[in-house]
Amino acid sequence: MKQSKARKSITLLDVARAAGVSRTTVSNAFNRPDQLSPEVQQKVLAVAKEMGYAGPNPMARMLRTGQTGAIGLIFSEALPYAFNDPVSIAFLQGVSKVCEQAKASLLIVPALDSDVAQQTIQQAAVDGFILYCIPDESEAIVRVLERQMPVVAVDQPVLKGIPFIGIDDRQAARTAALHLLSLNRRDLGIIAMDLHNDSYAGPVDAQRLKSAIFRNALHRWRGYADAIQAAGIDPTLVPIEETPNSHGVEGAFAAAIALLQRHPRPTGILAMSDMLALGALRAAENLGLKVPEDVAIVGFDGIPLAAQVRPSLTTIQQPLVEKGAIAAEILLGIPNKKTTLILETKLIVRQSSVKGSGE
Amino acid sequence: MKQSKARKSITLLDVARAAGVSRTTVSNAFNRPDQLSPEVQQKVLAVAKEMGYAGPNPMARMLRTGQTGAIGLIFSEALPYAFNDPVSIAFLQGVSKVCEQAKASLLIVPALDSDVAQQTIQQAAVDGFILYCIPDESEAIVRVLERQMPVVAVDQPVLKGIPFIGIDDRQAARTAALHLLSLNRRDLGIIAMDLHNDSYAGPVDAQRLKSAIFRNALHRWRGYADAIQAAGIDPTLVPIEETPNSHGVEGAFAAAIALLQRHPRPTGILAMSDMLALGALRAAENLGLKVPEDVAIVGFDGIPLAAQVRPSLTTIQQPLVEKGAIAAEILLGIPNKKTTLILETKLIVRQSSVKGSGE
DNA sequence: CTGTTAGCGCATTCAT
DNA sequence: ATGAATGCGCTAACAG
Repeated sequence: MKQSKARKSITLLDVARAAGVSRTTVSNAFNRPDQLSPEVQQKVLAVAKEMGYAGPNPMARMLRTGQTGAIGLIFSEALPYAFNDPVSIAFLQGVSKVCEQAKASLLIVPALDSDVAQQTIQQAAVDGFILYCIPDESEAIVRVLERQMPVVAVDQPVLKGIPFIGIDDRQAARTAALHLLSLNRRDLGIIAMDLHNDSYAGPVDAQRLKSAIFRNALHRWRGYADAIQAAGIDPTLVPIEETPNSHGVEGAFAAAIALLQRHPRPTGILAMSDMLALGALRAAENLGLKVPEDVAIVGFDGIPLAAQVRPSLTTIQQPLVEKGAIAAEILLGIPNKKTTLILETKLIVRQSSVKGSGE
Repeated sequence: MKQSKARKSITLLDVARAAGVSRTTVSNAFNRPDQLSPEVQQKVLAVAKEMGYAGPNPMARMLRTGQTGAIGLIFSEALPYAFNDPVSIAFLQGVSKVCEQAKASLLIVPALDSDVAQQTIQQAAVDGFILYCIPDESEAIVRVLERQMPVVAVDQPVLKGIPFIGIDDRQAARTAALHLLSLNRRDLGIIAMDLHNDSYAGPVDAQRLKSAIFRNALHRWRGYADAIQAAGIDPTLVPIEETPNSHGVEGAFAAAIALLQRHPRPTGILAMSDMLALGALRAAENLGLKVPEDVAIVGFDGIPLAAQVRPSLTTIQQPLVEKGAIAAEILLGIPNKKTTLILETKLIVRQSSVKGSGE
């Protein structure tokens, strides 16, 4: 009957008995090599290997130490879309770089709807969370805060007591709009990314704009509006077409077509992201319009692809990778040189707004 | 002195006492709503919320149940590079889609070198692992196998007893080479991705090729060689330039330049991935060569970008996203319709090999 | 429908 | 340098 127990997983104690030492010694052999003689350690490790013991059970160890060695990452969107977006991907690169250096793992936690969020966030074995672009009223935020562990927010939400990494979206967007206006493009059109969580695609009215739950999109609009107003144009008269991230470049294409078929036809398009601008580029091409002669286009984000398309894309560059790296560093308690967590942005002028410029 | 204990984290038992019920009842309130009366559940949950109790401690729960609700994913490369590669990204999309549906989290485990691998893999709290393109002798494989939990391998390694998802790289590569040969391109050049783990960039000799540790690259070369040989050409005379994934498109650019400056200049380039082919496209442009007239280029993988560049890229399309989805389904025990795990590939002819074709 | 009991496998005192 | 004892917080049997 003893044998029937053999299928149980093998533990520290089993190894200890087999090696003729105590549990402590085996534990030390794995975790604190300096606490025992090399010979003993060798032997214990050998016995362990022979028994097929892979090392201390991670769950038990976590329970005991209260540490998991992982950080949790929560996206606002469905994961496959997040992984489809060059901006999130760049962010992930930054996070993963730091995690790798710190030997920490990265737990991607699905939080699509409130039900899933409840389960997955509650059960995530992590030492802290990164909130990436999460709308303020999201259930996920409540769940994360409940966990009472270190949290950092990227782009959204802005919560007091919680480190925030982001950019000055409004100021940056203002710069983008000023650029077009300075080129004498006064008939503008705006392509917006998600303002709400409803995957709506189409024209945006004042009400929808005012109640926007995504901070980035809202602030970028405000920045555009600042510049437009300063140019003596009524910002509320500038048409906005929204297209959800999940509709990808095709959605942006459709939005741009809608914009470019208006009368008067816009001579400048402000796209709230480079992906959207890419769609606009194609739409212009599709309509036989020349960029930038007939219509100038300015993106936002500064994804690598923006420099490679033809015409190359004028954009607001933000430090995408660095954002992820800093977030991870803060969460992992790695001292980082950055004093401010509002990162710098920069207008990069390229061919989509000024012929022959840039690469 | 009782109070000094207050800073301890609050447990199921605390909630039970405060609510005047037993631990089981509280546990049930969270995990099995059907096991107690709605009123009691409401009350318990209310008390818990009031006390700031976020739900059962995940570590303790995992230890008890033996389940983590997460799967582990291991890449061969440094994480930032993995997140830079459209092929891995597409794979991730597939994995994440299924994880999201199954409410499972995804743990990205760094396994850069053997030391890190040991630690992180040993301590990963997961229910199973996906090995993605891991060279056969990798320490990571040993560590994962030790854990004695469900494993699936994607692309590499091929291990008996372990589900494998991949494609017939050799056959697919043969098709690519046949395509160029059928267009009467007999002076070929090959751009290879990593054959070894040493980030080498430069020409590849027979020895290096023979000892390659990355299965995909090796098999793709063999496929090319099959077709080349069948065309009456000595495959060992076809120049190969290797460039590591970590060098990105720039590396491919350099490799292609090297190839295109040879005499005789290749009239066809076989790139082992679309990213490499993209570099070749730029190199040709840079040298003032016309594609496909002066040099035809064929990629591999079928990443979305391949259809969008100009000239668009002829390539071997493989079901990148589906690969990830199937791997996750198998690991999570989700019955999937696929009977075979060697997925289909398809030659997509576009402008980089046949003028005016494709999009 | 509710409460009692018994570990899950480990790291960590404190002795020796 | 090593061993014995304790409890991390929880869930699953079982008994009421």
